[in-house]
Amino acid sequence: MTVSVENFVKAIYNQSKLSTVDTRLSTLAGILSISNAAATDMARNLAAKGLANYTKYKPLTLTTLGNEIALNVIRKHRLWESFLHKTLNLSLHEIHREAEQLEHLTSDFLANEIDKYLGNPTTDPHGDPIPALNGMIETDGMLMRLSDATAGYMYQISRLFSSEKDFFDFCDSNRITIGSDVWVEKQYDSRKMTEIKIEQNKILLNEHFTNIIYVKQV
Amino acid sequence: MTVSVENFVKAIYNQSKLSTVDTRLSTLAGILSISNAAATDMARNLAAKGLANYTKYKPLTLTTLGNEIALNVIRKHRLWESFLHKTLNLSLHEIHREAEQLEHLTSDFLANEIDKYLGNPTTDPHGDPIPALNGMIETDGMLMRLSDATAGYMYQISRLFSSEKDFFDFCDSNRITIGSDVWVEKQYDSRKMTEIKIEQNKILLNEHFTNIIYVKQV
DNA sequence: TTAATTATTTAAGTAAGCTTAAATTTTATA
DNA sequence: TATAAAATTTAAGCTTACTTAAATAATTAA
Repeated sequence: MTVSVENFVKAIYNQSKLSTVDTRLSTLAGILSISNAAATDMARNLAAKGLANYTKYKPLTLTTLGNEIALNVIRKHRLWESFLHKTLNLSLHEIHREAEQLEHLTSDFLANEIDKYLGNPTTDPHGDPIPALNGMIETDGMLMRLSDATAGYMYQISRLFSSEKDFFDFCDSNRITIGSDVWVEKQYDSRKMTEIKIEQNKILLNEHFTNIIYVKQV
Repeated sequence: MTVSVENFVKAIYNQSKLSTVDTRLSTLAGILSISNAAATDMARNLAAKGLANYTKYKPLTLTTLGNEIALNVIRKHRLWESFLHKTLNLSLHEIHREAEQLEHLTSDFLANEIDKYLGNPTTDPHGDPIPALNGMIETDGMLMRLSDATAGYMYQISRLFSSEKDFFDFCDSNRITIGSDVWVEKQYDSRKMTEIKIEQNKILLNEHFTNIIYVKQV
């Protein structure tokens, strides 16, 4: 598998896991910063390799094999993030940026050694689940989006699902870190905003952020 | 720089450092397992990029810039070897195999973080010198090939300069490890063989091995 | 339901990095 | 030093992964 193929398959996987399941070629092309024509090429390419189901003018879906490959790349990505966080103490954004590259040239052997070293973790430092060797992925059923949390309750921040530096910088400067407690003050449902209190600081978050911050009740 | 370009430049560098300086295109093609025609293509490519000096039918040499790029890749390679050895305790062959891939997708930032973590080491677990950021490479003037050692003296094994599994397996099973002492029993100069004693075991080595085992007198 | 808009595909072309086969140059040898 | 052998280059072609521009299909809105 080439870097391009791996990234394409990963993009399909990620899109298919979002609430807005959108695996249209133009969307994928946008994510990967390539032209629509290139995405069409790649769709045919993946179909020929048996990684995706492709019908002209239809959204792409992964085959079982395509899914396995996506999970394997994501596994390597998240193991690298965990490893670099633990050993080099890099930030959430830095580990993502480096793992994004390393994931493509990592042997299964090395991934397993890292996994052993870390004690077979189930989540990475962002709280994202790490797929097991067999493709199993453990998702905590208690997790919900901060946008779905109920006002007047205490939650624990459990997942920061993003790859954007801006978001992580915001989290850093507002003490939004995995494991810390957050009080949900008020849900402005109509405005899609959430007011939270974290370490005495009141913060008003819009949906862009409350959709990628996952919490669980404590 | 692409993986192909990096590997080509690295191959030129490595060849130019051997006693048998041989940077002919056919030799490089052989090392990289590509056709001579592909090597010619690449020679022109490198010349156009300002990385190599190329005259038709002549051996390739690196420009200053080409040298810097080779050293930067080698630096990343050896930092990875050191890092994987320290953290995951991988074998000499395993660290080489993995570093061979990782070196190409490693940012300067990450290399520097690994360097800091390791305490700015000057050699990797094979005893190979790690080039500094500025391209400086510290070579121990005391080092010599085992083939050049004098019979009747004690030496310390200081460098195992190879990337072949067979060689490392041989070293493992004969207690030939960096830092261990070796007694040079006899030099069979005409046969290009060396008899050594290591932990009571007598071993007869041919030039294939005595040229890549470096020692220094104790 | 037709027209306009948007999405997608097709067509043609580029660049990198390869291949094999043929031509040419260099080197070694008789 | 002529010639045979070896090394190198050129030529033609392939694949992957892209591009832009034009054509076509699907969707949306009047």
